[in-house]
Amino acid sequence: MDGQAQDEDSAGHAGGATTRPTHAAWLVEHLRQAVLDGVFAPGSRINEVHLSRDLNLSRTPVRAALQMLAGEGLLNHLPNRGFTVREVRLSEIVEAYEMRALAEGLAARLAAEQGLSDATRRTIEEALAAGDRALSDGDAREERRAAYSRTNRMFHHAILDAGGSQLVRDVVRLCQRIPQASAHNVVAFDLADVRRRHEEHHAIYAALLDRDVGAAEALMRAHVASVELSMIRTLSRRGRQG
Amino acid sequence: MDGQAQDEDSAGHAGGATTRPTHAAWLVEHLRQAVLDGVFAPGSRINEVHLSRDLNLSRTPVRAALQMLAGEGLLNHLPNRGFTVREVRLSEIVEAYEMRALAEGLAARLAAEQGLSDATRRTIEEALAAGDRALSDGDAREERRAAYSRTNRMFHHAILDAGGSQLVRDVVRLCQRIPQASAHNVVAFDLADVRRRHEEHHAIYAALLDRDVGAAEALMRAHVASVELSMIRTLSRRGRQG
DNA sequence: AAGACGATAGGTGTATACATTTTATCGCCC
DNA sequence: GGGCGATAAAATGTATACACCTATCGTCTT
Repeated sequence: MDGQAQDEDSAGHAGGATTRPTHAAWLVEHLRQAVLDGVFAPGSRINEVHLSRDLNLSRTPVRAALQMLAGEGLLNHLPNRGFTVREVRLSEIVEAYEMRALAEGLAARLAAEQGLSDATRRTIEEALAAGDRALSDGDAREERRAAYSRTNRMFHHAILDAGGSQLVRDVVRLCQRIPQASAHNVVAFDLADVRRRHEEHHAIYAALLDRDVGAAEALMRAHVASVELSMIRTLSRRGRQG
Repeated sequence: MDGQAQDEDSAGHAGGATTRPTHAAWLVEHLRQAVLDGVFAPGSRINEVHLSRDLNLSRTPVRAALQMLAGEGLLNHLPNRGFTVREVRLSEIVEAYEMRALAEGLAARLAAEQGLSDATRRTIEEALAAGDRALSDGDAREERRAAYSRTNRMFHHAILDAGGSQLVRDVVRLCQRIPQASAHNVVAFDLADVRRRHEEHHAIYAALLDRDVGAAEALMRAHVASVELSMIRTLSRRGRQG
């Protein structure tokens, strides 16, 4: 749901005439989301002809998109046998969170080292305030969840940007790109857990303001690890029930 | 240098009839290495027509390769403006090492948790023995460096495989894929440093055998960080001299 | 002379045609 | 009835054609 900056358009850099994305670029977004949402069975082959017909396009832009996704690692490619959806063991989902905890921790450390720009500060404060509101209001659960999900993304995104490292951003992207494990499908945690983690957001922000490098990294690591825990609980509960 | 398993051929999985790679797949390897070696100027546009002519191919396989590399993040793509070589700030090289230290540390931890298979044990012991030989022999410097470089790769690769996480491997790949910073061009360290790091290899292996999870992770992190230090020294020395 | 406008050449995006390889089908033999 | 091989169907890899976009250069206007 963040559109991803593989083609430098989607993220509208404020200003003016963003060139209209090409068919292939649009398809990359579309297909990536489809794979992450588990629309295609893991390991299944993707038929270029069928896909092209369904989309009213020729094979050329479809292949272009598939090739990019293969480069991202979401699809595998075998010569003369086309593209298949990457299969992912359950353990990889856990490992992804551990890796992500390290990566986001590093981002927090870098952000603390460099200090936050005014713009970043505003963004984070906005995210925190929106989170406060979303969690205090007593309204509908689903709506609240969606609202908080947005502020959560905003917070993490802001810190990744503040860290400034393209590489770290790429790593986090990689960790979130596990087929069939799109956070959307899984994040339905206890309200108490969400509240606690929101408090952690506040603590992380405080550490960043203090330029407390060690605390920023440690807190962020623990924070993501806590998300991992909730995730594991949810997964195993589902596993038991079917 | 490691061929990279984006198309699942290159890495010969032991056994039998590996299907001959397609032109595009071969091009991916070729162009990736070219970009990493800095053959193309950073930020420069890549002209599909010229490249096709030089390679005696049509634009189709060339584009296929470029799209995959764009997916990997080595190239950027702008609609109607084609592919450009990703530019990388110097700070990113450092960040790449920090990220890699965390990733390989995680791999070591996972390997320690799971324990080493007999095959892995053999591979690592072979790498360590070969390293011992390469560092004790008194022969030509360049040859020794190349020999040790191989054993070094073998060691790290074995542990990544032992960790078993595709994701962690991908992250390490990502960290090594910094255009113009191919390790090859830079690794020319003091013999004393290399000897010390080889000792660290031994220590890491011992921790893995002990199933000492914490030590394995910590030692590996420190080990990669030490490489980072040597790298920084080399870079700044070069920076000073020209 | 500086800047706006338009023509033109070059480059990319997409469609289509064809070659090669893989996969499925059918018939045959055991 | 089941396995094996030839053949046909389908799918992928590559080449080529063309439409559209971009960029550059020259011209014209002010």
